[in-house]
Amino acid sequence: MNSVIDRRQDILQHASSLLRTRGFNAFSHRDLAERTGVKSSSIHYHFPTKQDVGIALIQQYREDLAMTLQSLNNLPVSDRLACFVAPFVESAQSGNQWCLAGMLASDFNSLDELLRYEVRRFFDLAEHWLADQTLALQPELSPDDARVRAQSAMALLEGALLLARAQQDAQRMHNALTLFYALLGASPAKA
Amino acid sequence: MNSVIDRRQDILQHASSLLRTRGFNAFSHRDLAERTGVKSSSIHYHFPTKQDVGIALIQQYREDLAMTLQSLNNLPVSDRLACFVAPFVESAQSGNQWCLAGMLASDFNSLDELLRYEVRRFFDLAEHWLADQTLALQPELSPDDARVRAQSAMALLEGALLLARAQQDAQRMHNALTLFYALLGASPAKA
DNA sequence: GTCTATAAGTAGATAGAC
DNA sequence: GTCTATCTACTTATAGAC
Repeated sequence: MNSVIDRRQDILQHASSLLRTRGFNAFSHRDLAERTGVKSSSIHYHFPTKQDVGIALIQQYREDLAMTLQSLNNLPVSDRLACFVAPFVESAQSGNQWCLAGMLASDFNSLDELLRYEVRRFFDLAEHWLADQTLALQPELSPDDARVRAQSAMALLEGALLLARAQQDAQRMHNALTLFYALLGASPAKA
Repeated sequence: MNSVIDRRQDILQHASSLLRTRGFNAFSHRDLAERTGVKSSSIHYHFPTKQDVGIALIQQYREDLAMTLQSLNNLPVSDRLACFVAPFVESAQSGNQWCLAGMLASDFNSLDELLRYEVRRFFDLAEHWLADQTLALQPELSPDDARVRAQSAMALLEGALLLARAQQDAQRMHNALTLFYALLGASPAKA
């Protein structure tokens, strides 16, 4: 039993922070080694390549989201949406981290195919779930319209957090959320 | 007189393409040298540091936008907006480049302060202009409301292009534009 | 699992000849 | 202005001892 219960998880935690702060091509094994307190060769033991780190990060990000979304089934739809957007609000307030999937999407053309696939998978999950919530709130919409609204809503969240960070203005995220809720048909249940 | 009229401009052209495709930390002087056909030391002659390349790119991007916007004064507002979004539509269709300013915003925390300042300046220009157009279309809005709508509209454009590229789905940009126009109060003058 | 040691390649950048 | 040559530092990654 180590002082760190799970070193692999510890590495991923720091890698997530570095990725969301700087981007995939702006942190190194050295950065990870310094923060975790192990040597870079030990990082390679847990994750043979840097792409493996990225893949583990986005897979865990998607699995965490999937579990969270499943746990929301018993809540009203507007409460579910509030839980969905909560991490975006927190990031906007903390001020220097973007969404993990958004950051990988921005680095898309420098990623290996498997990593690209996992990024697409994350957004597929988020957008399909958002489309389902939209249909629940606005049953009069066609499934296609609900999907289109969900995709624009997701784009709005990513863009708002990107610009809130650059402009150091968390209010932008709150303003975007008003539009986000309106687009999906939720009453202004602002957090 | 060289075969290349303006080498500095030639370097910036290739740098813009590399930046918008891969991101600021995913291209090197070597990449630039290969594409321009000069040695990397010559790149350094024109731009002493890589940050200088970034600064020249975003400054030119902003100046080009400022000139374009000024040239639109005699057009109906909906036509001005169509010109504003045209580069986003083109990027979505070409499929592998993001917005230059959006990419630098994603790399924000790995940039020097002067480069960060120029990124903020670009978005200030774009958003102020969009707010002005919104007020022209919807005079009943308060300046604050117009500003909020303009900021969300800009976030939507950036996010939509980001996800259109990752999902290889140019239709997302067109769908986002419908919302973009509605938000600013323009009739559905879709391109 | 973690370490030391090391590798081959790349990064941004500079000196000085032409 | 562009070149060759070079530099230091950093990158990802591996071999092998403990």
